[in-house]
Amino acid sequence: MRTKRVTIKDIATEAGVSIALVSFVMNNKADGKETYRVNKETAQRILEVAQKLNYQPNNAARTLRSGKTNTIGVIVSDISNKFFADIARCIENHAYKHKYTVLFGSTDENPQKLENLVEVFRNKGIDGLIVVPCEGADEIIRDIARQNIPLVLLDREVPDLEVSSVVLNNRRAGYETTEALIRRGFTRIEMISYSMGLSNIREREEGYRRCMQAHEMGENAVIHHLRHDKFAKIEEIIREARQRRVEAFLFATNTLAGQGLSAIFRNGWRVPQDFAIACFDTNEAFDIYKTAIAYVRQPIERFGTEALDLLIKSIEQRDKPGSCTRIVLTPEIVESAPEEALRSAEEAVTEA
Amino acid sequence: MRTKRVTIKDIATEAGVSIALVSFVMNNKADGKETYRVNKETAQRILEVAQKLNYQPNNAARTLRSGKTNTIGVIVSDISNKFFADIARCIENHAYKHKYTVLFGSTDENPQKLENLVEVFRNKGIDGLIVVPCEGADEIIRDIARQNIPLVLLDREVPDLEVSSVVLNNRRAGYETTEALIRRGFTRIEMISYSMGLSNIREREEGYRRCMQAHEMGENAVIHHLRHDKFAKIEEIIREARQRRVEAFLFATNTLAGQGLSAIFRNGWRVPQDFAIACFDTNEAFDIYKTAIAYVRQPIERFGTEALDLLIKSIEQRDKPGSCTRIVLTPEIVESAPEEALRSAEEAVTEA
DNA sequence: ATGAAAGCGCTAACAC
DNA sequence: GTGTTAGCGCTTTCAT
Repeated sequence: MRTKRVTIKDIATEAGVSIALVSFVMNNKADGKETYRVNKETAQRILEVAQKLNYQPNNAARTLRSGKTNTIGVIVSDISNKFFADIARCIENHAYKHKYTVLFGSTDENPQKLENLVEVFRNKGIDGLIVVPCEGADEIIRDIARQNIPLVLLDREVPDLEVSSVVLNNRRAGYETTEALIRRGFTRIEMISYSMGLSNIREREEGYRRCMQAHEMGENAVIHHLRHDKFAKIEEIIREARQRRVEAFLFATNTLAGQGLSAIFRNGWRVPQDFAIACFDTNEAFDIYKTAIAYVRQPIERFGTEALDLLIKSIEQRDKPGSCTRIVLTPEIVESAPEEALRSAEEAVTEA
Repeated sequence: MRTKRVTIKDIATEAGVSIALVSFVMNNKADGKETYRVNKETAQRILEVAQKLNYQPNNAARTLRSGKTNTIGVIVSDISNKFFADIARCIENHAYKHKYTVLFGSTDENPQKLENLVEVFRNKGIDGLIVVPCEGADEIIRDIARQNIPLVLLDREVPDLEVSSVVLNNRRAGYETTEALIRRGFTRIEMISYSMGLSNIREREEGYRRCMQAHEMGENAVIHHLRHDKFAKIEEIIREARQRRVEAFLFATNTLAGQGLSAIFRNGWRVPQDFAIACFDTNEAFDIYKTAIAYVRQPIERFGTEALDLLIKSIEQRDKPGSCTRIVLTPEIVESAPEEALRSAEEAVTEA
């Protein structure tokens, strides 16, 4: 037996006013403005009654009336990847404050799935989308923009498309992590990356390459390209690299780092004694930071908040000129102290 | 410039019928029934027009009218944990087929957050909830049940509460993984578990204990209890265990296994040469299976589908007697072949 | 077999 | 300052 939900009508009756007033007060309240055009006392009374009756606005009615669903869609590569999961949670929290509901979806780097998700979200009537484009989805993304659906790109970009985005300065991140390895005295540094044509990955590679060149080790620079559905090959790459006396690896993503470390350990090698590593992002299951010389800590929080803010702005001025903003976040490079990398085990015990 | 959305009215006009008829046809179509009480040809025509106009029903209107949101809430411990992420995706896919939208939330094992999520979801007007209870949330869960909100418990249960649930036979899983280690000749087997009072964890422990006793190694049985916010201690445990010549570990969860393996490797030990391990679930970042003697593969797919089916049933018969179903899934124990565990590295190369 | 019509709860334009 | 009212798109009962 479900207790009937409280409506503005109930409040109106109880407070002895019209439903319009109630509606008006409820909405102004939401804005936190103190400038009711309503009698202060009346407003106060309405608010009190609403509180007393535990009024919860009916979302469906609001949506039906206003045409705004207050729901946005977030499409990432893989919601179970720590990096995206963290961003997703951050967007969710931030959205909650702005009274938005968030729907999530993963593409698994498959443009077909992306297209399908966009379709599904559109049918659910989202007010806007935050999307991490995957390879081969450029046309689909362009289509969204063309349909004038508020859109913000995250983490990666689509060439020649005027749309808001939030990305990392990946070139710089690639450069500086490489440099950290060089500073620690390594010279035979190779990069393990994806064979996908994603903007962020390519920029990381370029950062690595430039840094190697800048330190006159350009001829040592090697980038191994893996297909993201063919991780097994990483083991082969590492064993082969070992024979060539490669000293350090820069991994282009957290997933690659996890796979790489796993392979290194399976072969009985130690980090950083046998291989030094640098990488991007965190990875909850594998505590890379105890072993990495340097890693890029991406400003997750800002990725989430900036993207959402841009999207909300874009939703609110749907018909306006449609300026688009590109936000480039600065990577934070976290380096382990020289001794620390070797001593991590001891420390862990001491502090426990 | 947003193109006006197509409504049943448009279809009615275009097809020369009333909106009531359109509505009727659209809904019967959804059921896949062929028994329209409508003239077959008329129905056909309406369907065609709807198709032609690319009609998409307005969810808000439907919800407002019917009181059903066709949205459910799923509350897990941590959506970025592989196990839960997989189940979540599975629920999502399955729900999509039934025209349900799914909202997700994570408790981080914090009952306060759980309570808050329930409140948020309730206000959004979900039709029902699938919940992974966390420690200390028993009363909150009971409250949901008391309010007659359709509810299904997942992975863990609440004592003395009559509510539907889908869980693993954890005792059996604990027993059989332990037995796999014993079969492989290990005798000094210890378990690393959480200090939380969760039904599933406790049953896994009991399975381990019983198995050890059944093989007359009850006095060897040791269960280390970790607080889930104090992982650093796992390193100490493992080092200390090493001194006591412990040969194998059974990890109670995938997170523990990840942390444990990470610690083992950091200390330069190898698996399974120095420590053999058995564990629960998968963990995408760290490919445990190449190293584990045995692991429990939980039937993710069934967790998701069974839970959703139970929930939908419960939603549809909200006022009915309210029978509750308890589904206990059988664990699948995956064992590596004896040689395989040692040879994994070689194999990976061969197949690459 | 088909249509008319009454709302679901809310917002916003307009009236007083 | 406050009230009236017309729908938003859909489902569903009751006529016809």
